[in-house]
Amino acid sequence: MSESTKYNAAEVEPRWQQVWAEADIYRAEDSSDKPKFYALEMFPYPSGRIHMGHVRNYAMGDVVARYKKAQGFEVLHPMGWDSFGMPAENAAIATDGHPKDWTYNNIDEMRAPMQRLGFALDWSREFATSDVAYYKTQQQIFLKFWENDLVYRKTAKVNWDPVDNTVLANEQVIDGKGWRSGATVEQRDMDQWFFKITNYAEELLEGLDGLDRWPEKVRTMQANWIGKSEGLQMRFEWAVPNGEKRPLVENYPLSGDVYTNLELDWHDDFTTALNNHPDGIEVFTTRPDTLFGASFVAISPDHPIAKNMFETTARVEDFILECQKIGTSEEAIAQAPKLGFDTGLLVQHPFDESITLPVWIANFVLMGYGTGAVFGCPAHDQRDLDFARKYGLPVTPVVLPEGEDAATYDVGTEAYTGEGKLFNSSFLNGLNKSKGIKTAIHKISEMGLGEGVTQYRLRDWGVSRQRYWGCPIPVIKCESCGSQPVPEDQLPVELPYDINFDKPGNPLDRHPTWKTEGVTCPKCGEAAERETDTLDTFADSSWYFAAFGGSLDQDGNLDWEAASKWLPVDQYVGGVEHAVLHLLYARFFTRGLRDCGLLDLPSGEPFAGLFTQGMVTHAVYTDEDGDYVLPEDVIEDGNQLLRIGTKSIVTKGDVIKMSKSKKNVVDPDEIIKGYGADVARWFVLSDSPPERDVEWTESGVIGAWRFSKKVWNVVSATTATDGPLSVATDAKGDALELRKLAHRAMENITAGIEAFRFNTSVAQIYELTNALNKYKGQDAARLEALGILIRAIAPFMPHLAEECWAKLGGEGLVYHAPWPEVDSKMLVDDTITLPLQVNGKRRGELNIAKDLPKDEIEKLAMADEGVQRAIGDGTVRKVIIVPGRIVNIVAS
RNA sequence: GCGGGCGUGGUGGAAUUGGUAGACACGCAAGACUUAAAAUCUUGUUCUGGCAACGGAGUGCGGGUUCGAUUCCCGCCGCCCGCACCA
Repeated sequence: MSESTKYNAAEVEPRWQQVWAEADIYRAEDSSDKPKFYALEMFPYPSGRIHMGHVRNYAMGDVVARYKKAQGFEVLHPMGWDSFGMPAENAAIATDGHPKDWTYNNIDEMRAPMQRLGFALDWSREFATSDVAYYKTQQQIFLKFWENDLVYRKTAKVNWDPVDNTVLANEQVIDGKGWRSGATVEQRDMDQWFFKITNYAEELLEGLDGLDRWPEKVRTMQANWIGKSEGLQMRFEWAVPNGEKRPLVENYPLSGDVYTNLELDWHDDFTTALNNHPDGIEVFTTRPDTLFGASFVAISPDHPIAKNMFETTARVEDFILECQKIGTSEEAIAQAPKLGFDTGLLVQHPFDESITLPVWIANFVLMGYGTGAVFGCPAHDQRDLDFARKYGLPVTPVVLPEGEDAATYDVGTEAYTGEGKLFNSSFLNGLNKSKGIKTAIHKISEMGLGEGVTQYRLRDWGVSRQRYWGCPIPVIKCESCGSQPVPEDQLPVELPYDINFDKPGNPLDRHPTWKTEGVTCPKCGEAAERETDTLDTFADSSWYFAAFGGSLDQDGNLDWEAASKWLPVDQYVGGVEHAVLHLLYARFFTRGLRDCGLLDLPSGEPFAGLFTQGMVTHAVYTDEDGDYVLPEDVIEDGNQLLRIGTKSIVTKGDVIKMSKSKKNVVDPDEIIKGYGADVARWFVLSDSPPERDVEWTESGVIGAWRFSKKVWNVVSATTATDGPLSVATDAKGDALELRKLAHRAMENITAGIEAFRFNTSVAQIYELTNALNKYKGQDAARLEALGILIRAIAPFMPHLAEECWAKLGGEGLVYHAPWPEVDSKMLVDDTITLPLQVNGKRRGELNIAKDLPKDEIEKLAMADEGVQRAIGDGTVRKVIIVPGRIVNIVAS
């Protein structure tokens, strides 16, 4: 083969990319008559480099986008940048630069390699979330949400880093210390803005049922996150004292210390509690059936009653401070030993006047869930049991498991939470769990002490961040009028460029003029201050898909009608790490936008189909000094690995997600240079199922590269010239076999793409290519099969497909070519191979006519040599013939 | 602790209404071409006995249902992921 006919990706790929760009073929038309298809991948953060994870993510979306285009859909497949966030600020601090310059330089650096990958993207709709036009629109949305009662302000606990002077997200707190400063993080109450996502708790939960093209896993995670539970909210009224002090539990361990001789002024505490909370203590429970097993009431250290006592009683203060020392990480809290403090207060049991229950402050009760107070039923709740055993509180079983005797039944160290008959429970005796719950709720309601309620674990979304590089919250704070929305005509509230990071904290807060100069209260006109907090960047990614649909321009114009037309996204592709936060926030946002009248999207669902792809992994290499070595710096020398340069022996370690810190990364741009974009794309889709991780290996890439050459060679070896849309209707013999194979392969390729099982489509493409490689004829059947092959490959390797299409004399671009139609007549064979089993083991096979009658089949089967040998002296008991499938002979 | 998922050759993985287990690829081995290498092509490759013909075993382990189970049911074991004192 001469040089000129070799496939040269480095020359071919840029050439076609230019053709595509000049013809503007990826522009999506809002007004098209065709059915719409919106394909979207989670947009990237502009870190400065694209990595293999991006390649895999966008390659998957691109397969779907191109496939749907070939099927006649008007496809929207856009790209943009999730460009606000902390890394830009950190980089600015580290390099003495500016977050904005850093961000936009990175975007420019990433766009080019992304375009070299040849994705079918409509770049005309590109934007970055840090564009003024984008965050101006986001400020409008914030104000709309405010108008519609979806935004509010309240004081809430936050993680405060006292060195960096900023709030940290939970993920940024590592072992109770700030991830950057290393300082011990404090819990601090701060004024924060919140989005009322809890308004939609029920709708967000119910909506999950309709998302049948979402992974089960993600739906379950969201359902758990929303955490609906039904139960009873009721109050325990104070047990009025008779002037006598109740004996307190005197000796109890508190982090190793033993406190004795408590000197609580019980009476003062009681008076305070009674005055501030005259009705008693509200609790929430899902097990009101176990009320007769209650032996105490526990309140959170953050409960208002505990806080009152914190003010008045030194011992309570000690205790609460002790609780706070445990740390803030969820895991630390979950594993912390149970701590309790007996307040001396008493409440009345609702069903039995003679019973009073002590009120404890307990560290395992969370203020953020329910009412921040519970009743403890040790026999039937593990936490309550641990607590009761530690502090010597009574344990009264009230649910009798089947087979146990009421007289002798006792829980040991394991609380019983299962089904059973109620006992020791007065009017509830004999009822089962659900009946008992209903009856107890009914009774409490009758008594006016409470009612059945539904609780959610989901909390409102705190969105205030003390950060510069984010969307400014469009609010003016006035001393006399409070927080006021920035008037519409004053938007955008633009970020000032002249800031500095020489001190920790938020540069907006100490900017010489931005906060106050010319800022007046929109209501009273007096001098006022800007809100200096910016919005959580998760807000940015909660509606960007609508901005693509509505073609947001640089003046901030957004066509909400067009956005409504494109939504929902038909196929969304991204990492499973966003299963809860991003994907839940976006579902909230679209509902908010709908209810504010901006989006016409009755379901409120932004993503009709979701696919969560696996990661790209690579082995980690370490040299003799224990330093990580880049894969490209490792060479094979005999049976050992060496580091280029130092010749240090290299050890191959675990195969894990590519990460810069472990240096187990391969730069996509280097692969594009060495093998071409098509090869990179093909490889990340070829071997592993899309939802699983794929290991990047040199040999795998070379395999993909060989395959691309093979396709080109098959095309180059073709001299027939009728074009790739040929149909060989009168093919016979080998030609007919090739046709059948091509159509069967096509059937499976389509099914693979539809089911997001690209690896199986790839296998079918291999098979078809191998068959074509062997096929010697230069006829219509060859051309037909080639036409099918090239169009099937086009979504995966578009450059190679375009080049082959042109070489075969295809009209126009393969991008515009229709998806191959499968001729169903080609899928059925006249003769079939029928496996023969004896007692379920394969003993032979039969080549017979497809519609041979059963009795004929049985005769032939019984005559088979292998079958006879297997039966031997045995007697045939039964012959099972499944037409077209199998024959099984039962013999003994 | 709760929830979800997964266990198939040397490796990645096929076999989605219970019907030939191992498609396709990687790797490996042998051969062809070549002075040689690379590239390419051909053949073989679950384990095991056998020169072969032909057998035996086999989808994490143990049971069950069935003419027939990777697939369905029960009980274990192991790994991964998510949530985690949510009352």
